[in-house]
Amino acid sequence: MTQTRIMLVDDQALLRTGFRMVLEAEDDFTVVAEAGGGAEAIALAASVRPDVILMDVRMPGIDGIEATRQITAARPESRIIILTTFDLDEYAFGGLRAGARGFLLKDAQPNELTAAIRAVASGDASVSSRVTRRMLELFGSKLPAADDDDASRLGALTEREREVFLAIAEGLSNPELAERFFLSESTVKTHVGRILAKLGLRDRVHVVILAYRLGLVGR
Amino acid sequence: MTQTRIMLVDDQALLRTGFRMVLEAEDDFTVVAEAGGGAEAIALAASVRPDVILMDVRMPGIDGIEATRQITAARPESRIIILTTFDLDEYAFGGLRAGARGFLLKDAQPNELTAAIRAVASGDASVSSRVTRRMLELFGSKLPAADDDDASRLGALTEREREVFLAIAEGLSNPELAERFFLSESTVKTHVGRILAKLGLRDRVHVVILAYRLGLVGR
DNA sequence: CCCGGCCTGGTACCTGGGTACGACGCGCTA
DNA sequence: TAGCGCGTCGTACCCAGGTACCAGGCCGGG
Repeated sequence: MTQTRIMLVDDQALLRTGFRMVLEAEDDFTVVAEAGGGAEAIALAASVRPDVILMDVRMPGIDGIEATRQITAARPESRIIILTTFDLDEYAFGGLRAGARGFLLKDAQPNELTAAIRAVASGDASVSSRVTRRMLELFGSKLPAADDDDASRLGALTEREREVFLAIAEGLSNPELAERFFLSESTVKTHVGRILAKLGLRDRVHVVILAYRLGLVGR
Repeated sequence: MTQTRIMLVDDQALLRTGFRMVLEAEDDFTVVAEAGGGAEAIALAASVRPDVILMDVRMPGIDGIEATRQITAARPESRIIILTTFDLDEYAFGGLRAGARGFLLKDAQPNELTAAIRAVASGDASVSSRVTRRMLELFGSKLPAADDDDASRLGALTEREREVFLAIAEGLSNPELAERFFLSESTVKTHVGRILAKLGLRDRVHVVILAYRLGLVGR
């Protein structure tokens, strides 16, 4: 059986090498390219023609969604798996709409990862079960009243970040956040930036949308 | 019976004169001051000491909420009625929290207006019935499934603005709005600005919140 | 004991978004 | 015919917000 040629796309080199190590441990996988940004990914996809692309959502410049759109348009043979830290965000769903075949969390177990890659490589689609569950909850007819440990779904966030997240969802500006939490605006910006990065969101507007969609605010 | 001394606060001079004409037609009302901004309002409230203040929410500089807060703090004898174009926004509720005694829509009938002023002048509170209804819907235990002409609640907005409003609530940026509606970014900005002004909202973040609160988006 | 995560803060920079104008064409109505 | 509302577009300005990068303090675990 021939090897599955994989490309990694993520702006964090560290994460790429982590994934590379996991993947290279499998003898039917070979990592043929790494890209640190969307533009690079598009170029490499065209030249090295990988079978499977693991695509981060959030990157400087061209983001993972747009890159997915362009790559699938130009070369549908490359199966793309969207990677995200969080299990639900607009970008990610946009990614599926953009032609991605899979959807995985970055904290997935190695066997989940390899299974997903083999699945999409063989033509199937693979979506993280947690995501599937979320999708059903969100787009199904009835969403069960959010249990109050629902905030724990924001597992990627630290305690402080969770607080800030919720406050952003209330519509507070950065100065207002600083006032509420007795922080400098610098610190607030640091928190906000980290929240956006971890959840793969573009700006505070999307934070609000996510919070409402998850039922974390507004009754 | 002595006259009720009224101050008008709104950045639109036209609207002020309109209200003034309505109010002066009542022989127990007299308009003793007009202010075009929050700072002016605070100063005038202290010097002319009106009985009732009709306060617009959205103004350049110090907004109506902050002005309300400061005036009620300094001089609780002045009863403040919040005026808004729309029947529900964060600022308005903030106004009630800030110490306002009434809440009225700018398109209220003259008799509603005069009744509200007499009510607050005599010590009662007066809240527009539409607002009351909204509050009950929003903060009551159960909100009736939004009837699909619910968007019509955005009566102040034109058709185009309504479309843009909903798209903003989806999280679209200005360039994205321009693309979706085949408009220039300039036009988009014009629409967005008008929407914010009409609804008395600060920025697009609050648009999203309002839309979700009203159940206009995201099921 | 040191290391790493977390929270905090700062500086510098740049872009998106919001504001304030003014302008033009269209269609409707007084 | 003269408005007026609406939608469109432009230019110019300013600031909030987001990004990048660095750094110190605290705490808990290896």
